[in-house]
This record gives sequence, structure tokens and C-alpha cells, in this order.
Amino acid sequence: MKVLTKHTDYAVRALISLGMKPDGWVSAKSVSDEQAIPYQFLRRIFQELIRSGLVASKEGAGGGVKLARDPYSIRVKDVIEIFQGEVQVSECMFRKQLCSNRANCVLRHEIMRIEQMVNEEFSKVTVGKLIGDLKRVGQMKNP
Amino acid sequence: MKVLTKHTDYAVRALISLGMKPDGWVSAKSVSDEQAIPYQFLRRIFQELIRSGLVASKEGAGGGVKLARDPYSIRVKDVIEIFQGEVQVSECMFRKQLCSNRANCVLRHEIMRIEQMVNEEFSKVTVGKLIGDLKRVGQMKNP
DNA sequence: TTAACTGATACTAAATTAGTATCAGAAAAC
DNA sequence: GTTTTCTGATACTAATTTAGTATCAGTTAA
Repeated sequence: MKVLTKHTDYAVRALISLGMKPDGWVSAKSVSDEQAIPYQFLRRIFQELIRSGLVASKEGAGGGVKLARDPYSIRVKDVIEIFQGEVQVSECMFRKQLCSNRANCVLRHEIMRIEQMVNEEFSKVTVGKLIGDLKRVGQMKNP
Repeated sequence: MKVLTKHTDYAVRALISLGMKPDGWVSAKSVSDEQAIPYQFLRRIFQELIRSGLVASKEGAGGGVKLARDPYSIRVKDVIEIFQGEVQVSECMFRKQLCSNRANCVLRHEIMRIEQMVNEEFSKVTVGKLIGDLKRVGQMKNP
């Protein structure tokens, strides 16, 4: 069971990459090269991130992208929701077939509890925190 | 982001259904009808559960399936692993590209921590527990 | 011997994920 | 003022996973 898709994976890595170069515009091409992410794929990922307000862009030569917000305000949870939708443990288990009373269903609470916990965990991890960790350990491949 | 697939969803519901009728063999057909799970799909799900040792089967008329183990020993985590493989947050994020030293990577620990937490949560939920909850609330549709 | 079952396996369809390609237009550089 | 470097938008294909169907063989009880 793979929780995160390539979209999310690449997006987080791209955001970290941007967050480590806070001055000026960075081209999608350079991020693509640095992180070994297919260029056209990354372009579309950036477009989503721009639409969602996490990234700002500037057209034309000398343009590019950069973080639009404080790295510590960008949570992995936000990125997941952009590319994979809200975290849902199961669309229907214990909801359609088994429960007649959704509001008070004990099982639903069980499932919701796990959903909430997963969400909380992914909320705790921010791009800023990841950059901090990376700098502390000094393991970023191409800084 | 949907964490559980239909395979897992149906399997858990089928296991609950079996767990609520502990005496004798139950046909796949009756579980299919009761839980509104497509018959042939459910057949294949049972075959997996049988191979994995969670369910026992008996061929021929009067045969069918039943739980092979104590319902409290069957964890949702086990079912997930049968149909969706091990819980993995991300195959490669921070593993291939960013980390030069896997063993000591702080980020890897971050991800691993979430993986472990998810696994623990799904381990806490057993078929027996779910049946207990259901009985307590009396909300199983077709008991 | 027939009806009710599982065992095994091959197959199709739909949805999601991953990746590519192309054209238009903006801005800087020359 | 044209060329180069960039994003905006969008259409497209390929691969993989998920979901579901169909069929035949063999077993057991009535």
C-alpha cells in the first residue's frame, strides 16, 4: 500500500528545493534537473501548486517559480490534498452497508479516529521542518 | 486519497459476517447476498483469505467458509497486507534522491514514524473488536 | 445422479497514475 | 525588434492498479 503518489512525492521535493533557495525565481527546468523529476510532469505539478497558492510564478526569461508562503506554513497534508484529495480511510466501509445510523456509529468513529490521526501526522510535517532537518543533517544531494 | 481498496473493504466486512456466525459453514453466496458484494469478486477474496490462513473452507454441498482463527487475532492490518501489501508512506521520497545515508537519515525517520503509527492503529482494530462494537450498538443491517 | 458448493484461472472493463507533447504568450537580453 | 528563456494552458498516450466477470473442474451431501 503506497500512501503517497509521485505527484505528491515530487511536489514535496520540489517545494523543499524552492525553500532552500529563497532568493529570486527558480526555473522549473533547474528543479527538474536537480531533483531528477521529468520536466513536463514537474511543470504540471508546479501549475497545480501555483493555482493552490503555495507557489508564485513569473513568466518570461529570468522568470520562474518560488515559494509563495512561509515554508513552515506549507504542510505535507496540504500537498496531499491538492494531488490526492482528502485522506479517507475507506469510502464506504461501515458507512453504507453496515451502519443504519451514521451519526452515532461506533465503527465510523473508529475509522474516523484513524483518519484524523493520519491527518494530524501529515499536518505536523511542514516543508520548513523538512528543510530544517535536511540542513541539520547535511544530506541534501544537490543543495 | 482512499487508503483502503474494495478488496480490503469487502474482506473485512466478509470476515465480520463470518465472525457473527461462528457455527458451521457459510456459503460465499450467502455472504455475497447479505453484504451486497459481487459474488465472483467475493469468491476470489475468500480464496486469498483461505490461502492466508484467516479463513477455512469445505468443498461440496453443505460446505462453505468460516473463520479459521479467533476473530480477535485477525487484525485489519493483516487484511490490508494481504490485498494491498505493506503500508508504505512513500516508495522513494527522501530515500533515493535526497538521502545519501539511508541508515541515519532524519527524514527517513520522520516518514517511518508515520508508517509505524498507521500500522499500529490498523493493528489495534481486529475483526473481533469490530463485531463487539457492532453488537453493542446493534447496527448491523442484516445480522 | 443431481444440486450446492469451493478451487483454479483466464479474461475484460474502468479508473487512476505517470508521463509526453505542443502551442501560445510574456519578459529579459542581445 | 528578434531571439531566447521562461510560464500558461491543454490535449494526448502509456502503464499500472483496481474492480468485476466468466468458466470449467472437482468435491460432497442429499
